[in-house]
Amino acid sequence: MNKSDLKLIAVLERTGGFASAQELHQILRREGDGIGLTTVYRALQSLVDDKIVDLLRREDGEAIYRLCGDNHHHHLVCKSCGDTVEIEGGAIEKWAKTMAEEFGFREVGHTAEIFGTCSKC
Amino acid sequence: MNKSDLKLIAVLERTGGFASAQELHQILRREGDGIGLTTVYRALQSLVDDKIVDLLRREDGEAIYRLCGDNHHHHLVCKSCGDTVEIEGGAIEKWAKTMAEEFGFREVGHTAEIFGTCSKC
DNA sequence: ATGAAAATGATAATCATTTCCATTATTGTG
DNA sequence: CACAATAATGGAAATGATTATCATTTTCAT
Repeated sequence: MNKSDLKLIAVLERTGGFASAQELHQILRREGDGIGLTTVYRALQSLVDDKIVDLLRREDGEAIYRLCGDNHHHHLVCKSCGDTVEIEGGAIEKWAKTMAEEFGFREVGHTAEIFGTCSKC
Repeated sequence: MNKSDLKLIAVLERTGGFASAQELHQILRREGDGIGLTTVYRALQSLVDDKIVDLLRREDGEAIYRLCGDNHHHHLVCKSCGDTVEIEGGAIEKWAKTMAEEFGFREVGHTAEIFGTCSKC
C-alpha cells in the first residue's frame, strides 16, 4: 500500500460508483496531481489484487473499478438520450447468489443493466 | 443474412461454446477459407444485432460470441475455464419490468450475467 | 449483358492496457 | 549524516483487439 494506492482510493470514495482507469487519471490530473497513467494502472491492479477494489467491464470491454463493499447498484439507461438512473438490485443479488450456489460456483460477481426508452424520449 | 454470416454460424455450431472473433477467424483460415478478419467482425456484429448470437466478455475484456437459443436466458460463466451454464432468470425479468415501469421507461431490455469460479476450478 | 447496390478484405487508425527503462523518492544501516 | 539498496514513478514505445477507410469484387434484378 503506497501513496498512489491511497490517492486512487480517495478518488473512488469521493466519486462513488464506477470509473475507468482513464477517467480516474483525468480526474487526478484535473485536480493538479501529476500522477502518470502507468501509476494509475499499477495502483488499480494492486488494489484489485488486495481485493480492495472490484474490477468489472463496461459493455465495450473497458475495465471499470469500484471500491469493494460499496453497496453496489445497477443502472437503468435510456437508449435514446443516455440518461441513467441508479437503482437498487436486491432481487438480483439474491438471484445471483442462489444460481451460483446451485451450480457450485464460488467467488461470485454479477452484472445487470436495464435498457429502455425514458419518459422524456 | 449473407454468406459470411452463415459461415460464422456454422463454425459456432460446430465448436459449441464461446469463441472470440480472432479465434473464429483463425479456425476458418485453418480450414482453407480466405475470409478476412474485417468480415468476421462484421458478420458477428450483424448476428449480434439480429440476436442470433450472444456477445459477452472474457475477464480480460475480449469479446466472445456464442449462438443463443431462441428462449431468453442468462449465463453463469466460470472466470477460470470459461465454462458457461445457461440459467433461467424469472426473477430478473420481473425486476427489470418493475424497475422500468417505476421510472416510466418503455421498450425495455436487460442484460444480466453471473461470474464466478466453477466447482472444477 | 450491365449498372446499381451490397459484400469483401487489405491496410491503416484507434484506444485501452502493458512493457521498458531510466530517473527519482524512500528506507534502513553504520 | 552519508550512502547504498530498494521501491515507486512516469514518459515513451509496444501490444492487441477492434473499427474505419476505401478500392475492388460479387451479386442480382432488369
